[in-house]
Amino acid sequence: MKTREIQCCGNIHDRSNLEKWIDRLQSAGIKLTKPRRAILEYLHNQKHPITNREIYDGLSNNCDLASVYRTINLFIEIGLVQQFDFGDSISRFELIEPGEHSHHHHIICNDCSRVIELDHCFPDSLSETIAKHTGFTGITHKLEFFGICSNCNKD
Amino acid sequence: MKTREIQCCGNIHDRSNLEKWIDRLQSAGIKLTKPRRAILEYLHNQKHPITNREIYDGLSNNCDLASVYRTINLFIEIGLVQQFDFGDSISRFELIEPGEHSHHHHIICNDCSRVIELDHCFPDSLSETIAKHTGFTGITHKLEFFGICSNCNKD
DNA sequence: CATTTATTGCAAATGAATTGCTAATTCATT
DNA sequence: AATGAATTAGCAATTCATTTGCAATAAATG
Repeated sequence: MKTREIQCCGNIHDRSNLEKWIDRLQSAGIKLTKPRRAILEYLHNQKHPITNREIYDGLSNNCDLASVYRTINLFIEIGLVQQFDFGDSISRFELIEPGEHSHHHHIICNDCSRVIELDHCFPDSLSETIAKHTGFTGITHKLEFFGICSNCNKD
Repeated sequence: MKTREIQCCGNIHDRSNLEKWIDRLQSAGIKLTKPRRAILEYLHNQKHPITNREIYDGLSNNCDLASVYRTINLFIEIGLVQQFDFGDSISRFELIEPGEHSHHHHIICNDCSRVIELDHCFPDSLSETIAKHTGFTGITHKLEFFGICSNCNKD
């Protein structure tokens, strides 16, 4: 399984006011420590999901790798961060707005690992159909697309 | 991240003629060794994606764990097996028929890890739309659903 | 049945993620 | 601002899925 080096491209994120996320963190009753603030800020500057190691490297010396892992897990627990899986067995993370409207997926180039954020999703009716068929409730989904990007298609 | 113990339920697979898969394996120019045959047969008996360790345990003593991993990777390369990710960072595998009609997804209970095979998928037009928007070609996708199954909802 | 070539089993290595423990830090309260 | 209780960070060691090196073994071919 090859490791992806995720590259640039595409952006549907709201990069405004970091304070909003700090508020969310504190209103969850979480202490705002220096490492947590640094990680939150670093996440806030990203356009794509990033790995724990990328955060660690990006914050060189500001925070231990284990603390990055712990902090990200904490952020996930309180719903601040969402985890994505791009198929290379390394988890990637992204700040996530509360509510439905921030729900999105990605398409990843199988060749160069370029990532583009997508604003498409399939109709809710499908989840409802599945709910009826299976008796499951509270249905969520994980969906990512893969293919060859226009740049790699030139070769 | 908790480990899922996958349980029973649901089946959209064609369990007929193991020979067909042996033919596919051999026509790919692959030697039919004893471990490979055992793994193929074991996969053939499954109703759901299973882990390498489950294969290893299921074949107690017939095959080394490393050989299971190598064999599964080989089967994936020649398109005999498909890999699924149920969100617990352990890969699961399933024999996959050639062509489009075997394409399917799963819904996994967040509580008891019960798995149900789904025959629903979103319309192809969505992939086409994404292709137009992004310039990507050869688009595939990974999609799994999660929720609480009817049994766990009783509690 | 021997020879060549690929494959297995075993042990060790890898790499992402987690954890135990002590020192350091945060935050509320003087 | 200083104190103190409770939480958190850093470091090292561990876990667990997966991969790999290598010597021994098994498969296919003439």
